[in-house]
Amino acid sequence: MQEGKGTKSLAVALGLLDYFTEERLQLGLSALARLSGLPKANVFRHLLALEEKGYIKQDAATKKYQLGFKPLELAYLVNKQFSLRDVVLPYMKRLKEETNETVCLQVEDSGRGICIERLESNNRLLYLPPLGSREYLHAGASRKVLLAFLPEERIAEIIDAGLPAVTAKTVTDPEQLRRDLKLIREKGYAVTEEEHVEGVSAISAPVRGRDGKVVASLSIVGPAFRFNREKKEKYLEKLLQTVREISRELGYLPAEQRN
Amino acid sequence: MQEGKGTKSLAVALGLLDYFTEERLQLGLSALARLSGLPKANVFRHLLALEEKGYIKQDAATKKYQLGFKPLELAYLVNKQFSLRDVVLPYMKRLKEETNETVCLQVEDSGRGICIERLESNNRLLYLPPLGSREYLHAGASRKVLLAFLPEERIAEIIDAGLPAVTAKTVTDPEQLRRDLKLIREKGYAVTEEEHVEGVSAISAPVRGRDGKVVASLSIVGPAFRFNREKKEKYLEKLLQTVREISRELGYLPAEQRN
DNA sequence: AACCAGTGGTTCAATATATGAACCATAATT
DNA sequence: AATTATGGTTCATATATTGAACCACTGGTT
Repeated sequence: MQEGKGTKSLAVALGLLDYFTEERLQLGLSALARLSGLPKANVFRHLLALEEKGYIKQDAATKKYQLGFKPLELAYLVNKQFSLRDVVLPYMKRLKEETNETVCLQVEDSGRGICIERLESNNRLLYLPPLGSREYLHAGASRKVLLAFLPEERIAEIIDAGLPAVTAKTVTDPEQLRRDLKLIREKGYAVTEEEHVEGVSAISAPVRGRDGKVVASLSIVGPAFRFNREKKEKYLEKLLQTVREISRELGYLPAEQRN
Repeated sequence: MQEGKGTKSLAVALGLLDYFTEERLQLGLSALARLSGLPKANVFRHLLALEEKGYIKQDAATKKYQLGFKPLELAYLVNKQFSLRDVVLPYMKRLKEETNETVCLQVEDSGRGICIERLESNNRLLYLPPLGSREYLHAGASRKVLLAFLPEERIAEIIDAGLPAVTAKTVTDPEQLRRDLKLIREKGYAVTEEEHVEGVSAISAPVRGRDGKVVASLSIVGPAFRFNREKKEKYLEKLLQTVREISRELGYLPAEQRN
């Protein structure tokens, strides 16, 4: 038993699940063995166990494997853990109705931003972030807000890990990013353009929990051309009002409201 | 290596995840060891690996473990696999607006019914099925529809496995159930009252794929007292119309519509 | 303040267990 | 008919999992 703490075979087997992606929803035994570099027999036994537990499923027709329903079951519980989500949802609905742009709730997890809830714009052209995908914290308003309020040492870690350009406008310079984060902390919100997805603008603000710690970011996101100055100002006002209300409901009393 | 095909330690470790339930969202190391009957050291190593892979997460404050975000990520892909879901969603929306009751899409998987999509009623009092949970096929309209169109040998299997009473009104008599299923096949829909949840009525009909095989059930579900005769008839008509349209979009041509 | 019972976490020798090369049987391709 | 895929199987080997026992720590009881 070496590096990579914990049961090795377990890590290896779970690693197999990671080869299933949006582009490769189905994978054959041989393909998985090739991708993972593991012997077929080994992969096969892992697949058997994974199948028995409902994590994957063999397509009876093609004999190929695909993800099973178990993750759905677990994901349901994961959502339950976030009472946060329940509190926030009605506010998100209102915000979406007021702006008719996609509204998105993100949390930080192990140095990445994860969208745990989103309400899609009714516009024909809209931004729609995948639920659950893990995105870099240095690109895009929703995640920069999360990053800005992390403890300094974690910020340093993340910056040191490198700042890959996600789009042409992603901030890749550590100094620039640090300035951005400082500004976000001072102003209490982030506005970005095309840092994370080309043609997409976003406005984001932090949601604070009882102890004042930032527990999530709430964002209004949409096609850049719809975010003109006037709208940005309007949206920003509504967003800030909303996160204030949410934070209050979560038990956070901002300084200026304390007696 | 004995019964329970596949990598044993993997099955064991994944089994640990099953101890997390709606009531027990957080579990400590000792608790998990106790519940599973495994030695702590063993559980601990599994937890380490699961944590590394994002399936669980240790709450820094309580030191207890809870589910991580990985399942969310996988669940997203699972949903992708169901282009079904995308096709059906707009129809579900319409149905929900027309009825203002919860509308729910279920599929069969390994002898259980799984809700893969639902739109909640706007009513203050509403039925809300958990996404992803695995329910008996013999109780409730949504699942009886799925059961009714399974191959005979699978129906036999499921009946032989036993028909536990989920509520006082669950059909537990094999003969009665077989009659019910026959009726569902003949009429093309199921109407049930309090078979699955006390005080809840449901109307359900099968969605058919290109080859005519039933791929899902679509249901209107809500408090029994709101489902009077008049409404049932109205809902049923709308539901049948909807599943016809969906099945058509999925490429299914009913006999009477073929040239 | 000493105790106890609980917790999360660690150690290490024994052996049960996962491993992987080589092997089928079958189905497409060539 | 030969070739090269595929999913699946076998079996000896030794590695990686196992579990009893042990820490260090915390919070509650007496």
